[in-house]
Order: sequence, then structure tokens, then C-alpha cells
Amino acid sequence: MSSYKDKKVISIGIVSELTGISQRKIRYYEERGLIFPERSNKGIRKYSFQDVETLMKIAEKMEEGVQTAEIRNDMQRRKIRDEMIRGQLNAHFRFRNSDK
Amino acid sequence: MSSYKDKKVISIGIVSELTGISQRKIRYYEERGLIFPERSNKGIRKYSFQDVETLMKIAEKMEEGVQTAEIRNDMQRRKIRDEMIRGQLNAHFRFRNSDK
DNA sequence: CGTGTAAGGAATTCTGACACG
DNA sequence: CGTGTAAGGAATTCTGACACG
Repeated sequence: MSSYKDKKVISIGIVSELTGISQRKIRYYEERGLIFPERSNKGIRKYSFQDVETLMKIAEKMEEGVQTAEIRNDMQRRKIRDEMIRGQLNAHFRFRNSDK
Repeated sequence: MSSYKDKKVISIGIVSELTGISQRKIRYYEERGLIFPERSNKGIRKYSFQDVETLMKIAEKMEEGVQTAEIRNDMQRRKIRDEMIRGQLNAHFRFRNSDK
């Protein structure tokens, strides 16, 4: 299911250009647990297009005055809810379609 | 029609890791007109996932002993052929579907 | 022709900290 | 809390060239 969208290959400078968000902010949002870039051997951050999209949504929330803690909680709740829905669907269909 | 696949956002080091092709070779294939990365303001090369795929195909050809000039000609011919086919289709359907 | 490598410089990224508020 | 910035160092990339074949 993973595609180009999820490959972590973009450096922070490009992400900053793509989103218009400063590198300082991008690193800070990571520190607050909103995004999770990978790292190269030497510690260079690598982001996916999915991360870029997430950052755009985060930026919107921030402009609305939402705090990082709240954004994180919202994302976490949404994630759990989606996982439960997927679980229900899988139970219903008895894994007719592969889950992997 | 452009998507993540065509966005030029990957630096040469990552492309090298993704493809297993040395940076020297990647730059050389550009010099020979096989790939066309974009450049940042300061001259840093940026590649797309499409470029990565193209490079994998180039690597196969090279292993078969095909020369860069021949690979370039093949790609050029294929491109022209595809453009002609698209032209015919567009004429036939009278641009029923938008061309943009 | 295709590719490795050393060379020197420029551009990028990283972290921890101080500042402001 | 969220973000800018200067600081020093490490990692990345660039070009032109020499080498081999």
C-alpha cells in the first residue's frame, strides 16, 4: 500500500519551500510530536509528501490559534478512531481481503 | 496531470541510495542528455520519482552494454511516437476530454 | 566511452541556547 | 508557548580535472 507519497526522501529545506513553513517551525512541530521524519545515517531529516500535506494542515490549525498539544491530541484520536473502524471492517469481512 | 511522481524534490544523495547508482554516473547521464533534474537557486540538483524510475531503466540498458547515445535516441524516438499517438487520439475524439 | 577519485569551495543541516512574550 | 536568530561544526553537493582503458 505504500507509495511515493509515503517515501521519506525530501530534505527540510525543500519542505520549507513547498509549504512556506520555516525550518524552525518544522523542527518544533516534530519536537511536539506532530510529524515524524526519518533520519539519514548522519542525522539529516527526511520527509515524505504525506508529511508535507500534514504540515499544511498543521499550519492552518496554528493560524486558528490552536495549540500544538491540542493538534497532537486531535490527530491521535483520529488515528485511533480510524484504526477501530478498520478493525470493525476487517472483522465483518473476516479478512476476505488481505490485511497486510 | 502532474503529481508527486513528477515533483523535483529529491537530492542526488538520496537518488543514489534509492537506485544504487553512483552520483558520478547520475551526473554523467545528465551530461549525456538522459535525465533532466531541476536546480535550486544555488545550483543543487533536484530529481523526481519519475527520474528515479528512468535511472533504473538506464542502469539496465547500461548493464546490457548499450551506449548512452543509443539510449538517448531510443528515449527520444519513443517520446515522439507517443506524442504522435496522443495527437491522433485527440484528433479522433475532437478534444472531447480536455487536453490541458 | 564510462566511471572512480582527490581537491577546494559553496550551500545545507544539525543542535543547544538566548531572546521575546 | 511558539518562533526568530547567531554560533560552530558536520555532512552534502558542485565543478573541473586527472586517470584508466
